[in-house]
Amino acid sequence: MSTVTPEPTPGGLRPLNPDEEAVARCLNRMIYALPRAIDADMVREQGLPLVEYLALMNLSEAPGRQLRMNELATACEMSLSGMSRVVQKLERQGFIQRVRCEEDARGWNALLTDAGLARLRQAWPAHLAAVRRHFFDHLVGLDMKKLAAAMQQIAT
Amino acid sequence: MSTVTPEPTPGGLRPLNPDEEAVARCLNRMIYALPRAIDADMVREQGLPLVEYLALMNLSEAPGRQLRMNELATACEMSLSGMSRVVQKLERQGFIQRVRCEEDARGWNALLTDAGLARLRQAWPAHLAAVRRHFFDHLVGLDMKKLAAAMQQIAT
DNA sequence: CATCCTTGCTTGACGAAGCAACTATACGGG
DNA sequence: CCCGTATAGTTGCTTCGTCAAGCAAGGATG
Repeated sequence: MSTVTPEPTPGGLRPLNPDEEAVARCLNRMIYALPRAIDADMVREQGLPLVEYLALMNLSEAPGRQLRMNELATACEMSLSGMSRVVQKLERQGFIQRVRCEEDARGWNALLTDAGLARLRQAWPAHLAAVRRHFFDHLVGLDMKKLAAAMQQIAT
Repeated sequence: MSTVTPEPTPGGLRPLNPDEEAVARCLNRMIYALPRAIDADMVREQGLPLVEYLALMNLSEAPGRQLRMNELATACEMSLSGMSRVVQKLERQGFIQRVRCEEDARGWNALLTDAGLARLRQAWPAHLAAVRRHFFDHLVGLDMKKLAAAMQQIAT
């Protein structure tokens, strides 16, 4: 942006200071590189894409091991239609079962099967390793408490 | 992951401590939400997808405002084929011109046109605002220098 | 209880991005 | 100088994810 920065800042937008600037540059790269790297590791080592892993994970933590499609989609940061397709795929593999929602017959619950839980347990170390390798291992010297607070905000 | 964590940790993999755990949870969400949010803002406010913005930005910083396809793809964290199509699109809009590489006739340089530079200048406040809104505004209390160092590592 | 609107989810169509196959050029060894 | 191999980029095909339309069920209003 150096060829652009000299422009007068429009709209009263405070420009980034040098440190923020450096962070922003990395952010641009990280935004694309990180999800791909973690997903690629999961696929290579476990044949389980990251979205599918996250779906299983979220279900495993839900009461009764089940969630409405809606909630699952939100938890996985996905559109409802996208999640619908992911669940179809996981159902075909036997990791999820779809059951009608009792309180509202329009709704469906995605229910984690025993096979799905087993799959999650099998895949979990690979995910942990990938997240360590691509993320935590580089965070030396950072205050984890503050970082956790900041990231909680970002993810909202 | 609470239903899974009690499992014995395989492969001598150190589990995450509670703070790391919290960070990891947010990371999972952030990985998907952040790029989509920033891209959506750019498209809404400027009609310019984030990848295209980054392509223009990287070119603007390159010597002679040009880069080999290869280098541009790497800079944007994209595959060569993907970048090929992005450049085609930007060329059709007149923001980029493709010129044969002088040292190597197999190669092509993507050259940022004056129109492209103008487009970049027009779009960058939106990008800055989006990055602020979705990222920096939540980073209160974090050491930017340390964060920059950490993120530089991650992006490698 | 008939009608109308809303809501939850699925499906069709489409765009974006990757891989693999292809084309064109470069370069090294006979 | 010619051939085989390596490299730069593009294109065909597939996959994935979104939006918009459709369908089925709930809920309100007369």
